[in-house]
Amino acid sequence: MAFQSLPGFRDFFPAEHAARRHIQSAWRGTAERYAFEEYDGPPLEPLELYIEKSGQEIVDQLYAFEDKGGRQVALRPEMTPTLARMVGEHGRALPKPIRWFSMPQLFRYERAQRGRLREHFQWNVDVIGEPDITADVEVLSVALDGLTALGLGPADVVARVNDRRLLESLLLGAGVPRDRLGGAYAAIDKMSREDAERTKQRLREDAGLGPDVVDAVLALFAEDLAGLRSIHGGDAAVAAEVDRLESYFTLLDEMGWSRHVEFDPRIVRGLAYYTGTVFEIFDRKGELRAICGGGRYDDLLSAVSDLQLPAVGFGMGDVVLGELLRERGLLPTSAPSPDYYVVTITEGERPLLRRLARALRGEGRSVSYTLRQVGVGKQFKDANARGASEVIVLGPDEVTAGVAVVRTMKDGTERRVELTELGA
RNA sequence: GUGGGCGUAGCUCAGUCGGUUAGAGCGCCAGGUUGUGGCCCUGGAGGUCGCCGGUUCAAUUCCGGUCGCUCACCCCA
Repeated sequence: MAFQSLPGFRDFFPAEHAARRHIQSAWRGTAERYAFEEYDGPPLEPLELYIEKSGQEIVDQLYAFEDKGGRQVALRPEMTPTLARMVGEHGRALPKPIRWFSMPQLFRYERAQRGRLREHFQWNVDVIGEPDITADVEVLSVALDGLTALGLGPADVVARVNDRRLLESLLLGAGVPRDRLGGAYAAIDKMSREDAERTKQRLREDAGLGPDVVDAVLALFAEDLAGLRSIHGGDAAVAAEVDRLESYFTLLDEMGWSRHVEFDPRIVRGLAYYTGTVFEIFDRKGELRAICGGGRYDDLLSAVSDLQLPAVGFGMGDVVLGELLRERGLLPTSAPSPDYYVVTITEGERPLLRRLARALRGEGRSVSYTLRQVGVGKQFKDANARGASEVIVLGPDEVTAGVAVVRTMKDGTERRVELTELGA
């Protein structure tokens, strides 16, 4: 009886692990170029941390159980509550704004399907302690540069952005009662995936809006930012929010992202704690689920700690992103190959092989060889199979002369190199 | 949770209108090749044909169930 991995969980064989590492290296490198610091927290947290902080959707899909001490615990389904807790603990002592990132493995209990597993790695980047829109810009810029580092440009991906404060002012202006906003958000969030009739139905039945209010709400989504200003600009609350979003776009443009970002009032995000700007990044063809989602959550820290700090951040998962990159041929398909492969003609050169290999490794080069002395042809076959760039041949003749033959595998050229030059 | 598709070698898949010993390509191992890889040639290992039951002289094949994978729906980090 052979074992299998659990449904929705992945094995990372060397080729797949190389792909994962490629993605994570790009994430880490990008975050560090933006001078963000890496942190991590426990994969297991008190269940309570997620109840009513993350939204019902996430709570329903928690990997939760009771531990041997009788505690209700959950595998983390997202990183933000952990981040909020950690910042709440030591945030007072940290210079503001806090610029942190993490690449946690997250879990959720749900039927696995394309682009959606029970486990994934998610790049989280957050700016905490800065209410200004410049922080929102910084965060979205990191996300887009992460994708850029992986070879995805404006022809491949697009960030659709919105602001819940704008949406709120528009909905209130359209006659939606304040206590029905949540239901309206849920219906709007689904708009781009459903037909107009279904949306209407949701606004009426789920959000409990009257027919004229529903029509007023639907009319909002026919407009771009300028249209919203000219029609609803008389509403001071709307005008202020349009101003803010416009400056958001201006700053993004200054950073060079004008071709990557679009206004989309239907972007709401499912999570309960977003309070301001929200965005999602999609593949341009619209074939896949969202690659990345984020936004501003100014009240979450006060909900899980006694600190009150505004915050903005995003999460980008490796699953959908990996699918897109694989489609575009932007992922490595094999593990890294050795720089050198050492071949010995006879057993007599093995002591030299061991010394030479260690010396080269001491200089940071990767070195492989057959562990036992076998035929020279076999050693070369193995060097080839493992993709070695260069083979160092040690034979009695060369060793006597204090040299080695170095063969470049891709074109078969050989040259003689002094052993001392190789570090042996 | 609902519905569809698929389970044959490590991988991708043929095949069997029910019949003796189940195949290919790739991969792996060995040899051709004891001072030179890729290409080529030869040989080899590797299968309870997902599992359980039924029908039958005979089931990998037909039927029922079950488990698993997968896609879609629901929902959405």
